[in-house]
Amino acid sequence: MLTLTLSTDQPFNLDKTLSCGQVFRWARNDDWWTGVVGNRLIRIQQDGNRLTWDGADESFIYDYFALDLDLPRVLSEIDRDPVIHRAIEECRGLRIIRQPPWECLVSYIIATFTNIPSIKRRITLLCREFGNEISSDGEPCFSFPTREALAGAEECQVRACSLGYRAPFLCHVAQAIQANPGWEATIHNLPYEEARKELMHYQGVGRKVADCVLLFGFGRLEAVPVDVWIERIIRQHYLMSGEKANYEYLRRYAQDYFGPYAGYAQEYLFCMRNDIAKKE
DNA sequence: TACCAGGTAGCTT
DNA sequence: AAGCTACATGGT
Repeated sequence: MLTLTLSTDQPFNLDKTLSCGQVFRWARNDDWWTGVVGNRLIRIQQDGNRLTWDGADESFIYDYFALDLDLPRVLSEIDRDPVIHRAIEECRGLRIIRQPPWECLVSYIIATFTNIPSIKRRITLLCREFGNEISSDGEPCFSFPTREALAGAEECQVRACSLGYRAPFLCHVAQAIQANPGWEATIHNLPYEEARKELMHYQGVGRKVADCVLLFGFGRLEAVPVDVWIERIIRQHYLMSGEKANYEYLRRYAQDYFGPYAGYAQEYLFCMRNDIAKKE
């Protein structure tokens, strides 16, 4: 068991960070969160400013949860109106996790046109089918499928993980990535707009998934994924009623309005969606 | 039963 | 370029 004492001027809220919907492989039992990242099975708990965990070394935890990021500065940058201000007050300490790009890409392709409980269920099925077992005590746990495992999978077997029409997309993406091992470096080295276009060449990756992968997998904190909730929030709280706005308009609006850390504003607003977005 | 969910691909205008 | 629509599945 390892521990880490968080500095008091760098807020971190483990519960908000793991429950806000950015990651899909963590579950909470009592005070402990259990999750799988890469080949690591991690158990972690927060008690005030003390973090206790096992399954990973300190440098991994520090980087995964972006504890090196100056969060107060980020939050003061995006704190531009009462709506986002309330989200900041409510969710302070939520940090955008640095997800492994491959896992992030596959996860957010699976996350299209569905709901969060279904996403979690489907990813669990996919890992059980194509991942490696990494623990036998208690209930079995499986690592995320590698590119090779998924590239070699039969489409019907992928489809059997309740993935529906997404199955061929996943097979296609796995094969394309396997054939292009340098994809991560390519994306890393491209400016935002071009990186986005590059990602959108993959089947199943449109504007929204590309923005999710850039934000959650490549640390592009200016990326603003616009899902149905963020669209409602922007329309209801930031635009004139009836103002014409497609995806690109909404995304650019948020980026211009919130600035270089607009992705953080997006995630704080998403976390508050049930309180500030009225359906209809 | 009908509607909705962290949208995308492919087609039409 | 911008606007439609089918799409698999499960939850409410």
